[in-house]
Amino acid sequence: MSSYERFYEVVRSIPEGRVSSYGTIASLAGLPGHARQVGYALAALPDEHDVPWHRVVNVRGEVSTRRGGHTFERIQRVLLEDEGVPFDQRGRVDLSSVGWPEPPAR
DNA sequence: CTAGTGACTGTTT
DNA sequence: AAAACAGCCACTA
Repeated sequence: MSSYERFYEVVRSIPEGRVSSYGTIASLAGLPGHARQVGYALAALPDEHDVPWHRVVNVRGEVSTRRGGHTFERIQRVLLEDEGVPFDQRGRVDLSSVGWPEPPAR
């Protein structure tokens, strides 16, 4: 089983209406310190999948910026808001209330 | 094999 | 609080 598959498994276990961070995903997958690889894995998602990638944000509660454009960022925000995840005025989610599995200490 | 790259993060300015 | 720095590590050319 590839490390990508392990990341995808963890992301699939994020409940609706909750979000997690890249670093958290890596740790839960048994690969602490591989946060960047989680982002890399999500960027390489195949066309057909059942991975709720939009529930993964960075540790600050922000939607991570892609190099290309802002298209996916807007989509991700809409998907989360549709699930009831609130964004503050700065465009960030409150990990202490919707973070999963636990609010990261910060 | 080396070098460049990136959906990251913790520490230090 | 925000930005710069510095580790991080798999993937690609």
